[in-house]
Amino acid sequence: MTAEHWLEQLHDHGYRITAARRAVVDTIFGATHALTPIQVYDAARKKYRALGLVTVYRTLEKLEELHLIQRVHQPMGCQAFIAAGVGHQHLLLCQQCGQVEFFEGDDLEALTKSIAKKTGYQIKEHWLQLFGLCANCRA
Amino acid sequence: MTAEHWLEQLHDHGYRITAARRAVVDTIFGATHALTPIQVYDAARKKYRALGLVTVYRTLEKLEELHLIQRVHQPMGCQAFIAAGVGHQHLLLCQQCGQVEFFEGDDLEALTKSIAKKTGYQIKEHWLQLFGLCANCRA
DNA sequence: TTTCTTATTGAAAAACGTTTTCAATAATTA
DNA sequence: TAATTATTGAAAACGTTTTTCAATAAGAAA
Ligand SMILES: [Mn+2]
Ligand SMILES: [Mn+2]
Ligand SMILES: [Zn+2]
Ligand SMILES: [Zn+2]
Repeated sequence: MTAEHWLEQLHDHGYRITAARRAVVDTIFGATHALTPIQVYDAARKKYRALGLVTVYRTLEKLEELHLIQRVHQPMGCQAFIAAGVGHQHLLLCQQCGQVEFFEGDDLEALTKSIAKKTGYQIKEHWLQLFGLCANCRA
Repeated sequence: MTAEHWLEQLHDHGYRITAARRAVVDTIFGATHALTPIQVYDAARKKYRALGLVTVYRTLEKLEELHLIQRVHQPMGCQAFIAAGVGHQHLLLCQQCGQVEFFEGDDLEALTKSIAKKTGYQIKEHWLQLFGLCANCRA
């Protein structure tokens, strides 16, 4: 999965490849921190000066729609985005520096079955997120 | 835990008991759905007509500060609040009607240990939320 | 390539949710 | 009861997101 592949994906869904979209994609692809629209704007403008903030919003919307990025919910706010994980993955966030990683291998089946029985709910999805200190920030 | 107890809590922390605060507390206490500030405003105004939206924001702020309510994060938005769970609990939400329940008894220790080892993170907290259909909405 | 169609653009304005300001009011204390 | 001061709602300010719109540029067709 490369930034060029994101552009292909956009193209395959009938969207045009533009300098503005390239700048946004290049900025958010491979970022190790979740970025807010303004942060994307500031960073992407270094690659493409004429970029408008509106276009950032519109591009993020499309990338989210294609599941190439996903929103990151945090205590501070829920307006940040990061490259989406592939398959079933969850986020691990550093409370100090904001670094974001994915992990997999959670097994919540026993739990969800037990809760379903107890509550009468049919459970369809789950959100799981871990917070802590990354190796760097622990030191 | 009663609505009157929330008011006591406010009072014990040096806040005054007012008609506006009573209306907000009565509205959000015991609600089965997470409520946004505007929803609280609309509902609470039926009990206290002169209530201002600003006071709703300010009261929610204080109730959250005292851990009497907590923010509910959802795909649709993250501006809603509900009476906080006691102890270590997590949310279970109905995707159809929005009903909110708490559950406990999740055991993520094996998982967090494994992820800590794998990633070098020191894991401090976790967010877990289940989504599904409540008994009513299944039918 | 050149032409044509139309999706995309950025600027400006509008809309939106939230916070700040402020003078009047009302809850608590003395 | 009088004095103090936290709280109030209205209005204004604020930051973010969305809408509007005419100009532009990407991609298709020739
Ligand atoms: Mn999972
Ligand atoms: Mn837990
Ligand atoms: Zn870190
Ligand atoms: Zn339901």
